Amino acid sequence: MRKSNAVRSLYGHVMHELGQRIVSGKVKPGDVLPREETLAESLDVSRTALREALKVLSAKGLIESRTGVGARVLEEQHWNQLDADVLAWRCASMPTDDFVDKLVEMREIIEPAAAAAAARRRTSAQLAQIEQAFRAMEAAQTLEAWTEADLQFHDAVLRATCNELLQSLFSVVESSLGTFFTLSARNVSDFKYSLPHHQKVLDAIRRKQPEAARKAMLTMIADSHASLQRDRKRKRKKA
Amino acid sequence: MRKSNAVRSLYGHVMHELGQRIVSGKVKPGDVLPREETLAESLDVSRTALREALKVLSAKGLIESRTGVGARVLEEQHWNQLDADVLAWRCASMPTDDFVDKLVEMREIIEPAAAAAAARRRTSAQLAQIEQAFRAMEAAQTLEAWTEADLQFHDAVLRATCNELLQSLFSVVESSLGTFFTLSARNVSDFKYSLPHHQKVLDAIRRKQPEAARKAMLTMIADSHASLQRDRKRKRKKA
DNA sequence: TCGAAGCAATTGTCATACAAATTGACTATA
DNA sequence: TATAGTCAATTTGTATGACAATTGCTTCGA
Repeated sequence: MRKSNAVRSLYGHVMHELGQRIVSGKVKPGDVLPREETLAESLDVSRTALREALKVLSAKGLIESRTGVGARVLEEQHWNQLDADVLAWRCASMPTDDFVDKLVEMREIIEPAAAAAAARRRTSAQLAQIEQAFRAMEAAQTLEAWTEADLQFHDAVLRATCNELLQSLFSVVESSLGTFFTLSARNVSDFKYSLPHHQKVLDAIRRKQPEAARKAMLTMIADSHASLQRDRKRKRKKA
Repeated sequence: MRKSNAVRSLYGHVMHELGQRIVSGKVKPGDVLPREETLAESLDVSRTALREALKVLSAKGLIESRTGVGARVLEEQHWNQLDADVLAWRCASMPTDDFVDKLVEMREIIEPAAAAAAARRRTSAQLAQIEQAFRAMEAAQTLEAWTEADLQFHDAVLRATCNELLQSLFSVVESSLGTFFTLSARNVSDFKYSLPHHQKVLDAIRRKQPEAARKAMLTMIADSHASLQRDRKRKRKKA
């Protein structure tokens, strides 16, 4: 969905590497990173590139650099938890039940309210975008096409709220759905059972019925959460 | 509340300056910034410092640098709207009614849900922190002491949810309350009328009554929103 | 008219040097 | 001995200059 800035640039690779080390817990809050010259050498980049990576990590609240002391890893409470990179790193390294539950809680707070707001304020163009995403979900033949369309559906709903602050929370939905798909490795038909839920949300937004939209969205999320928890029990039985 | 990293460092000043230019609309999405060498000279810093500022702005989604082309200002939809700096810049440059309403909408979504979650899961230590903030509000003699205590109250509630993703939304509350205080220039006693509201939230969380906590928090926010709108009308009459 | 090669402009990366801040040890002094 | 002050070592902060890599435009040729 989004262009990962770590794909191309050198500094991006460094940021990604260090970010993952921190978020995954390889280096813990309170730890001090090696001095820049050493770290740059061990990562095989110049000090310039390393410093740009450190600056961005500092902006994300993961570290704090102080002259004469070094770069210290900050406590988790300072982390920019809603940052798309930080979320992605957490999902990649620790999709524990606990964290997934927190993601779901966020969705249960955000998305029903967003659906209600969308039902109130959506323009016809915004409605069209939601409908387009829905049709793409109907037509999806592969799991990839489905996830893509699913994300577009939820993004379109957030955009239809006409509140860009709400829209910025899309990163949470993205991470949540992403881990959901990886945790429960199934095929397309298994997912299409949620089409009726999406249909209800779409209809309510089309008819401008806020409360119906809120309810439908909440049901959808609760439902997918429940199915995820069933999967957990199944896995535990196996183990 | 938070240490502004722009106070000390040189690169911080540059980031702040450029960030404000973008968010305030001095340079618009689609515009291309002057080349780094020129821009560095006009800001009276080295290219090194400028580049570190640009990297951070890029991480906040405000610009995108491309080799051979330059740094282009991105559309608002790409901005990291929940980033504390971006919020602060928006509040500083355009506390329009429209934007304040969006902030309030966010609070109405986040905080009642957070209060409910806190009522369910708070530890006794977390409850103590909320109580401490409440007592500080009672004892506040100056407007500064009041705002400080008020922020601590809402922060403590978010922390008591035991969901660090929710806690990261504190920047929204901070910005919202901040603009609220600047828009309605009053004295302490004018604010203390909201003490009973806070009391109700505190009591509900203490007694572990989620729905009561949700309701009390929603009432509090709606109430302060209403008083803000009264102020608006008054101002328009004057003008 | 169209395509390819070359050219100019700009960011990306590197290396080096020095300034500024912090820490801790050492020393002088009461 | 205790204490304040000074100094030196360490590390990040900033500046400078150089070159590589990429992009967009121009120009030349078929």
